Amino acid sequence: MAEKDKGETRRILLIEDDPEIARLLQAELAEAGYAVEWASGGMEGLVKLRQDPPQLVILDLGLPDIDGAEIARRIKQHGDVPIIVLTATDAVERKVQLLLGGADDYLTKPFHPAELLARIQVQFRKAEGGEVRRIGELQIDVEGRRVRYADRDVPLSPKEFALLELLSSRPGRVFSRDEIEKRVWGRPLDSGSNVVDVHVANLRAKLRDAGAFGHLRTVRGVGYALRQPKG
Amino acid sequence: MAEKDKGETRRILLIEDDPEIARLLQAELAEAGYAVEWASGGMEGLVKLRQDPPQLVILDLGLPDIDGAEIARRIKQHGDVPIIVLTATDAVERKVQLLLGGADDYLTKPFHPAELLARIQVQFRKAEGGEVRRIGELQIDVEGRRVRYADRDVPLSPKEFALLELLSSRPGRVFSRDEIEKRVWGRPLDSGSNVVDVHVANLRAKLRDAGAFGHLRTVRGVGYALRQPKG
DNA sequence: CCCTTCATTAAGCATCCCTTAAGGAGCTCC
DNA sequence: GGAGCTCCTTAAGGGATGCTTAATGAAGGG
Repeated sequence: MAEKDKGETRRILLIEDDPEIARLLQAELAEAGYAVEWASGGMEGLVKLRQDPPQLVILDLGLPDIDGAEIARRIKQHGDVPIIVLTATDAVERKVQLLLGGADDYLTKPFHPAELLARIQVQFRKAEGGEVRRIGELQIDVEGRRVRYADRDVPLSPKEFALLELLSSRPGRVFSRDEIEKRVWGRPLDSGSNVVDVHVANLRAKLRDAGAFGHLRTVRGVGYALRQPKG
Repeated sequence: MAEKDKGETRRILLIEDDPEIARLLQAELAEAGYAVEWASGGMEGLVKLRQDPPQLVILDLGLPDIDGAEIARRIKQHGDVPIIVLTATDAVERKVQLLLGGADDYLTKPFHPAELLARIQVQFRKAEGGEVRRIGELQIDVEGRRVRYADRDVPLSPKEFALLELLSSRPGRVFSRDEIEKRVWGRPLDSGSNVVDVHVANLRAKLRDAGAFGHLRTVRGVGYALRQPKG
């Protein structure tokens, strides 16, 4: 279940075709306290990404099966997991193409492990975001697990809060049912279940009781989004 | 330009003591469409940061008055403006120290201007979130699944949106019926069906209601395309 | 051991919109 | 200028989708 992330081990997906390098990197990362999943190819990486979404992806280029840029694109399409690209080449066009295409950082080999670790921390620092999110009059205290609207307390159940926390992580963005199920329930729910609908309805009702109307937008055929203050 | 906040020029604060390098960088950034404010020293930079907060700071180390790391720290303390650090040295400890201390990215000289520009875009992408495509007055928020024309909302059905998203992914390019069917419906439709036509017609009608005329071009015997603003 | 809270299921209902089909309009080549 | 396409328009049926409500059961605290 979606517990607070603070004390939890962070999971990193390492996509790297060279077993030797993979072993070394995995050792480094494990020593730094990360849980590392290794995929030896792009397709395998995408599968593992889907099965058990990590908090960060390290992607070594020069993969045998698919083009690296294509993988980066598909990873980003799937969710908003940060991607750090490693590469042996130094070609600027390649760098630029990847950075613009979705990669969040880029390291050229050889690099010092400490730098990689530092850049990983930078990515995680961003992902943590602020303690209190503000969307209009709505305040979401992520660590305190409290929600307020116009300085009134909005008491939420665990699932309701997890749902709102997810949606508020990127206001305006539409989260698909699939994504919601995986990130709030931790697994895809039985097809045909309307649990998500019901919880959205309950959340809406509680927000309404607090005076907040129309914050949750339904996107037919896709999922839900939290309305942005500006449009 | 009569655009809204999202399309506005982004302001970058460049802290760089070498006037020659500053001039070059400023030219590069200006050409890329950024408004650049130049500070020749750390203290001056902090003052300008306070007066007129930029969306990003580029910080060249080896400054005369204060230590760079100290400046980075104080910039971050002031707000959460992204910082990209430039430096001549290659010392790993320095890099690590700065990245952990608040810097969001780090480039070692000499670097290619295109890479700097790409990394700037990465920072902005994080700050702003999703991609918004603009074709003339038409705005397509892909992640938010919203379409606006001249700041008016254009409510679309799922298929209509998928269609417009596809066409807008490459404005001006003609998409064949076959391609449209595969990418919007996921499979080739029965030959003889006019489903695509109908949805194009409905899409046109909704755009027309919002005041947008002639955006969807029919290419007889082939398919459809989204008209480009200038070409 | 009871009582509260919460997650889940299921059924009824309202709405949306995808598809189908048919007739008309427009283009192209003779 | 007409034949034969291709494309546009329209409207209606029926299926899909989401909302609401209420009942059931599980979990946890007093």
